[in-house]
Amino acid sequence: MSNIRHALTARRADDFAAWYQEVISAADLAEESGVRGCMVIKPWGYGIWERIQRLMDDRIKATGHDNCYFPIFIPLSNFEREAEHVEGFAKEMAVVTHHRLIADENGKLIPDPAAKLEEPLVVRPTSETIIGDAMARWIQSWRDLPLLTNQWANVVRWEMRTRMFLRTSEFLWQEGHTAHENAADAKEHTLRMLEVYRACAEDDLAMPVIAGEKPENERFPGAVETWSIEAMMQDGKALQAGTSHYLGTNFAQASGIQYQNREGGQQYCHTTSWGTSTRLIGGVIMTHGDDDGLRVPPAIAPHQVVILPMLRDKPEDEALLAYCEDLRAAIAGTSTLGEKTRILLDKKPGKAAAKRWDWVRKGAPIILEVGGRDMENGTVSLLRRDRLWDANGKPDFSAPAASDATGLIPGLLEEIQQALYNEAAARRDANITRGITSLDELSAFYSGDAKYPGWAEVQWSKPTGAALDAVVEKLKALKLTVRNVPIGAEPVSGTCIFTGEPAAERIYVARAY
RNA sequence: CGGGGAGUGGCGCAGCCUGGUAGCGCAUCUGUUUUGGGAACAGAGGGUCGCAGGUUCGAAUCCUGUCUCCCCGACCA
Repeated sequence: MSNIRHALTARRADDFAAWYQEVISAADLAEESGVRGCMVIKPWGYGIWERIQRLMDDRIKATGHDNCYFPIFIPLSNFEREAEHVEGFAKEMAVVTHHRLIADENGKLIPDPAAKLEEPLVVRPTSETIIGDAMARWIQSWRDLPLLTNQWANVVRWEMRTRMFLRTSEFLWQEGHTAHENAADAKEHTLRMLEVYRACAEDDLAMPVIAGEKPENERFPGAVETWSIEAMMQDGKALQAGTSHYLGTNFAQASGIQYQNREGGQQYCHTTSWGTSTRLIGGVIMTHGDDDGLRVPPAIAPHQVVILPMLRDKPEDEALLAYCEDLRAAIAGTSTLGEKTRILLDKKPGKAAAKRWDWVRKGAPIILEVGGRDMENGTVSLLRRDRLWDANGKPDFSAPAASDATGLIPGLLEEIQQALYNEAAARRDANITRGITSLDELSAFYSGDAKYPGWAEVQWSKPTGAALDAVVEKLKALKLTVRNVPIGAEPVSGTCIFTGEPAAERIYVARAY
């Protein structure tokens, strides 16, 4: 057990933050860019993002949305229209003020004072206001509703503290924006998209989540309701992995999104917005990574199977490569999880045993090593990334017949997908504590030595305003936040652990990213 | 943005206190021997020490400023 020679030097149990950093560099996901809070996403990391994009986009289209693209620059006055929205984002805006550079007396380039913009442009932190403008133009009648749009874009939020994938100044995301006739339709849609996120997280990323409503203090600036999916990371912290907002008529009023109803009257639309981002990759790392690097769920793995021929720089390599190419073609013809199986024959020179560890760190779900003896025996040496080690601390190879590989691989990949989900779900369930009935108990629970205290499910009276602020302060002292009010929880009885009043609902509290 | 730490070949680090123009391990390249499991030996290449000023005959080393990263806080997807 302890004599396993792991592929990483950092250990999750010793230093989770250092481990997270090491996975990102060792798995070749991304690197620093030299620009504060911005990262270079490398091919393997971007390939994972493209997989997530594809699967999420399919789900968004399947629920009736069309993709659009809106400008990255938003006129300041346009952005200003919704008061709460401005207040929420003003502190983290990048602003464009000039459109030309000029050399100063020292030859240094500076913004040309003569080229100052009449009105500054803000770099979008989110696009409610500019899309609201378009909606106001596009919508005339109740027959135009619902209007269901989505865009894939980059956004910028000038964060004080950044972390690769989890919180970067620039990040990639999709933001859906919809307009509806009334509150009921819009609220229903808000929940429909939350369910899309739940399904994508659990079925595609193999990342179990809890879907629920955010408390008042955690709402998106300008929203009436904010819902989220929350995932538990291996250090017990919560990660908000997607949000869906019912915006009421706040943005409709700010942007003039009105329609003529069936009775001929003018009426404001009820709008929604919802988003998921490259943060999901951070979630995948902290859900599925282990002390040997990343483990990519097959559904989002750019390569699900990697073949490593054991080349020897000798003439017989040619026959081996031909054997591997046949194997590759045969497996490429199969289907996994409803798509063509994605397989790579890695012909890069080098010893297979050394290359193996690169792919282990990257987290390819299945590695097939093929040497001369396999060729003779008609077998392949198969390594599952989700179960790397045998009881003796050696890589746990199996040796199925090559002729069976096409029949075997798709099922194996689907099994790995499920196994990763099951492992994460079991860990989450084991780390949710129920039955805490007082603030003292909660305090004791989170002040103990337990390294991974996980989440607590408690009940509260759903305080608002100043009473909620008081609760938030108490939680803050324990570094805790209310994550959400889970959908479909059992009814409550008894009293609120914060106020002593009759309980109204269950909430999850946790430390969070 | 406050407190702390750090930036030296691709990666991880030493050198800095007590200035004298760089060193180790891994990786890379070449050769030889190996080879069914993260090869060994020999040789070689690669760094104006984050950047900009300053002190000095001389700066990785001392001083000032600045940028970036990490950890803790406040803020947030």
